[in-house]
Amino acid sequence: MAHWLYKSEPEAWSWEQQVAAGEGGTCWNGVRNHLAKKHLMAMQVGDLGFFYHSNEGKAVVGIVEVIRPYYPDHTDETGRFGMVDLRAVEALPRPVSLDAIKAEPGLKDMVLVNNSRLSVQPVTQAEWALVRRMAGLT
DNA sequence: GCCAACGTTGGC
DNA sequence: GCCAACGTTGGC
Repeated sequence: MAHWLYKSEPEAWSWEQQVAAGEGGTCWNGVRNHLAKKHLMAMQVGDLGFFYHSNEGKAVVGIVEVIRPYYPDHTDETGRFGMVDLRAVEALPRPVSLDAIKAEPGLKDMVLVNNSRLSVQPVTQAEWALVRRMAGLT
C-alpha cells in the first residue's frame, strides 16, 4: 500500500472539517499541479495518508484514507485536473510539527522538507512508520 | 508582511 | 521551444 501526505491550509480546509465530513468523506479538489496530479492518479482505494496543516499549525494532525480513486475535478475549467475522495481515519494523539520533522534525521529526505510547496506528496514506508511513532501511534 | 522557490504564461 | 515576467505558495 502506498502512503501520502496532503497539505491544506486550515483556513481553507481543516482537519476538523475533514472529521466533520464523516465516513462519506469529501473530495480533495483544487489540485492544479501536474506532479500532484500524478500522485493523485497513482492512489488506490485504501491508501492511507497524513493530513498536514500548512501555514497555521504547520503539523501533521491526522490520518486519512482514499475512498474513491481519481476522477475529474469539475471545478477545474480546463478539464485537465482531477481529484480523489478522502475520509478521516483518526487524529494523531500528538501532532507532529514541521520543526520536529526537520529535527529528525530519519526524515531529512521527506518531500515536505525538500519541496514544501508540493500539495500532494508521496511518503515512504519508513517515513510513514517513523512519523506515526513520533505521533504516539504504534 | 517578506521573500525564496517554483510553476505557468505568453511573446518572440 | 526558449525564457523572462508574473503569480502563488508557504516558511520565516
